Amino acid sequence: MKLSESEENHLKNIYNLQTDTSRVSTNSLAEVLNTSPASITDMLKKLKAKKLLDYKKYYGFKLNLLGKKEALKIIRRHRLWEHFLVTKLGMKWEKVHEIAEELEHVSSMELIERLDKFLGQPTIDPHGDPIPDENGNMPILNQIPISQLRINTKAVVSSIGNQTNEMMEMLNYYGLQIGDSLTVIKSFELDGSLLIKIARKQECIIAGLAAKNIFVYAN
Amino acid sequence: MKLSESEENHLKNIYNLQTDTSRVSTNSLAEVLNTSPASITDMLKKLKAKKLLDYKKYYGFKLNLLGKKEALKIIRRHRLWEHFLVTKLGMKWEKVHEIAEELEHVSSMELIERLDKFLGQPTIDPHGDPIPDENGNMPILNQIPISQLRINTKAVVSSIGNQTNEMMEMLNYYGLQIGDSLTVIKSFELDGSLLIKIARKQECIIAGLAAKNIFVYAN
DNA sequence: TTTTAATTTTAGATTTGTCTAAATTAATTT
DNA sequence: AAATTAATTTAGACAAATCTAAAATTAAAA
Repeated sequence: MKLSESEENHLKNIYNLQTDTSRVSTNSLAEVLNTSPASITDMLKKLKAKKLLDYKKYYGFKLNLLGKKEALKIIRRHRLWEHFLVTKLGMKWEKVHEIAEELEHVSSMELIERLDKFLGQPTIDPHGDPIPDENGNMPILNQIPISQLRINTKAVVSSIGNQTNEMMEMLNYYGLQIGDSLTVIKSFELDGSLLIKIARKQECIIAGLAAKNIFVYAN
Repeated sequence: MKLSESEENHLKNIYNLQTDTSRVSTNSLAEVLNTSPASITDMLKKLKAKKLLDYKKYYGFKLNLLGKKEALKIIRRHRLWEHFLVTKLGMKWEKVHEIAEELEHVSSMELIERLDKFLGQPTIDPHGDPIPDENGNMPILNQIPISQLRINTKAVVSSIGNQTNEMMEMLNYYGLQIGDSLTVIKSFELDGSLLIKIARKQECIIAGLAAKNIFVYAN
């Protein structure tokens, strides 16, 4: 299916907003795409006509199977390029997103599959997100406690091991949630506590015991 | 200067058509870009407004200094990507042009300069064309067609002048590629055709017209 | 040097993706 | 359950990049 750059951007962002259960609202998509709700409605009609979308006027929308497949192709391309930019060109992982936003629209199949091989068929991108395979399947990611995470490697919180009240209260206090990105800045040998930075938040110290119970996706 | 993809394509093709002396005609540009002459005129107005073009109604046009600089940026990106696709991803050099046509429009300066370093700052692309440096200077390559090559002098194929399908097919048939070494064994005065020997391959006869379009490095 | 032919430009239309403002529908509150 | 508010859609407009057909200009030929 041949899609315009704009269509691809809409698909990708619908994918990121929707969950298994929930539909996406016009306003929320307009917000992330930085356009007007009216423009979103226009595009929804087009994507529905292309049979990529389950859309009912006034009741939100979500990708159907075909739409999801197309979205995953774009996400695959984006994450493979991010991986390339970091591991081959040595760019900082905070800076690669913007460039990958452009590269992801170059759609040659052969290019992407060769790039994949060249990178060693990675399953996780520099931001800790999984890279779908060429059939659109998201890899099942191994999880490790942040106590085993390499210093300065960004990772996404996947689960909490010991979900006691105390633990949850502490996480809440730090504002740490499943899905957050974090980086371990320093490990204190003395007691195993970690200095971490949660994306877009302040740095904080996590006690050694807690650190063994906060899991992140690992490759 | 921020240029649209279409503006970039126009600039690049004007650059390829113009020579030091000659101006470019509306029809010839329309032909290579596969659009109508009317569309070319529209675009010329836009490029002139952006001060990239020396354009006089009915009397053709050519890039000015700024236009040439912008064109060379695009050509640099194109040729670096071609180099990447061949040397890093292992693609055939006949197939990389189309993909590079898309990649060349990704304009991040940092991306291109890092790619350049990653590739070892190459000066020629897989088709044997020179790669402009980051200031837009073309490396000077001494090339001559094999029709001018001294008999029994070994030389390395640097580029192909007339990259038509027919020409490429013929080269493919002979197994002749950029980078191959060859020697001219005999020149037939009659029609300018040449008996050549490609290193580690059989001898073959190249027609006179083809011989004018196969370039080698001369010292 | 007229006339004819070729080239180029203009005029007006179309498509894509966007916008604002107004109208419609759904959700919430009293 | 009616009224208010919020979300969404429609209507109509616009810019970019293209097109076709017609007009204007230059170049070539008789």
